[in-house]
Amino acid sequence: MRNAVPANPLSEPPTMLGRLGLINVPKSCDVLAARLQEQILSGVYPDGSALPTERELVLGTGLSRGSVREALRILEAQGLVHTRAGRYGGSVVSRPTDALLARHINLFAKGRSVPLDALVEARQALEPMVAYLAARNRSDQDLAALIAISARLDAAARNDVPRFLEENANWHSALAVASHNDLLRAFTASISGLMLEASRIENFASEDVRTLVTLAHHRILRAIEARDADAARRRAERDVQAYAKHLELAMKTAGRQINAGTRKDQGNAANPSAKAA
Amino acid sequence: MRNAVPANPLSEPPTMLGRLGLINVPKSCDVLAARLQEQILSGVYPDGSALPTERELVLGTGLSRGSVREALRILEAQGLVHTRAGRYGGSVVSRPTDALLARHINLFAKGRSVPLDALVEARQALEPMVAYLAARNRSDQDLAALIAISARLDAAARNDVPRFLEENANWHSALAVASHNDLLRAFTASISGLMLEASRIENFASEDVRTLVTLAHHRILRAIEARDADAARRRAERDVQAYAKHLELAMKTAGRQINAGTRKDQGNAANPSAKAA
DNA sequence: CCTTTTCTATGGTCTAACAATTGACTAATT
DNA sequence: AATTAGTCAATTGTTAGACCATAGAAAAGG
Repeated sequence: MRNAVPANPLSEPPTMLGRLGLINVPKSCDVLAARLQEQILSGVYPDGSALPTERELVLGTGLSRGSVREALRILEAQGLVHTRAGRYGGSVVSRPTDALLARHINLFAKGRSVPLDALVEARQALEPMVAYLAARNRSDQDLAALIAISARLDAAARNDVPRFLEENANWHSALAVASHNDLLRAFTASISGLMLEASRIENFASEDVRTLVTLAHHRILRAIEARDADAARRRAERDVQAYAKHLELAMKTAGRQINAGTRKDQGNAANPSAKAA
Repeated sequence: MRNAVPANPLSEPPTMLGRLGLINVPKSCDVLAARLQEQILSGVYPDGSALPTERELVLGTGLSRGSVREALRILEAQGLVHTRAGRYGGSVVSRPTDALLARHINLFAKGRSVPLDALVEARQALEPMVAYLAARNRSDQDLAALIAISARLDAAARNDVPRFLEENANWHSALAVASHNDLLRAFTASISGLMLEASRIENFASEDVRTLVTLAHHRILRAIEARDADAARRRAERDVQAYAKHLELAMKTAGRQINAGTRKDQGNAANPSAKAA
């Protein structure tokens, strides 16, 4: 069935068939999802407004309810709508949250087994600018949050390593919040979470690393308090570089690569979905 | 029906109910999607392997086919599987692509109306590190690609502004490819695309900006050619800052804010329903 | 005025069926 | 023998209809 009309003397030679390119027949739910997405982004359905009900969409599109629902699941996975059951429920347009973007970045990093080096490099890139912006844009509330976290971090640095790691991630996230840059905030939150996971497992958080980090955060915090953006950037640059060197050394002695996607715990307690593999 | 057993003398006072927190009843498709996601990320279904067929999943989970399909649409939106119809078809595990992560970042930026400032700041953060890594990690092929794009960029700088903008975005993306850091590559690709969109509409690409950009790229390119990572970083830092200043000035004279989510063109030529490539 | 009940539109889920797709296999033709 | 066309079977794509669960509004009752 390569040629639709084989007997036709006008049927094209193969060279002309090459011009057609591959025809991709989209699924109906993808088409609907794309249209709704376009309408949401172009402002037809502003943030907070309600999409038509599923049954209205069925009438409006001619598709079945199943296809409509699949389209809504796609939009939900993209963070563009939230759906609630019950009367006066339905799909409400929402803006993607930091947490959702962070999840997608995590999926990317884990799915691709991005090496820890790459995470550290990304942090090296982001942190100085984040610190710079935080010093410039911080509110008093941001500063208070950073000081509070810093105190908890100091307290945990001595003997509570897991707590230390977690508060460290919080510190970086709070710094990104203070930068008042949505994009950098989401990037930083995601990378902090990934590095937290990695460091929980690999425990490169020796005593001297912990004091190094603590001091570094104090230096940056002072610059942010004084709203000295350039100083904040310089200190962040220096610290993140020192940390990278430390890590490089630790990994060289460990002699192996560490990835974002840790494939360790196989023992999943609940396994009701056991099926023919 | 606040209390399930109203007549029961043991029914708890409201103070104890407060400890329970809100109970979130998940949808069956979300549960299945989460389980499959976990199994994919933990290596039960490696990249390239086939998930059970829809009907097998129906048998294995006790859910209906509709719920199973909704779960698969979620995984597809996350880039973790691709589904093909026909015999020997089915859902195959895949790693999220750059393009998909870039789309999610775009949705975030547009959905939140991230201001152009924030994009520029993000680029300022990323570009120096990207240039540094590109100089350190580039292959000969990466260099050739950069040189080719640079030539096209020069040719377009004189009179073909749209072409210039597009090749400029390509240049940044190619630089990120040369960095050999997946995360920075995806971030950069997304930001380049967003800035391309914004600059297409706002046309801040005056003659002197174009020559500025052209010269900057040449300087960085020479450093990358020589594998001088520190020089590449310094030059990228300087150039991106000059560009930011230029833009700040242009926006001050324009006297308004520019967002990533431009709600202008209703008839967009570029097909938004273009799926995973 | 407050509480309780009832109502009902909405999403959530299931079943059943058929259509469309697609790769492998088989037969016919050259 | 090689190519072409046809057939088959397993899988996703899509639809239709039904019923359940939910939750807010409105009515009824105190």
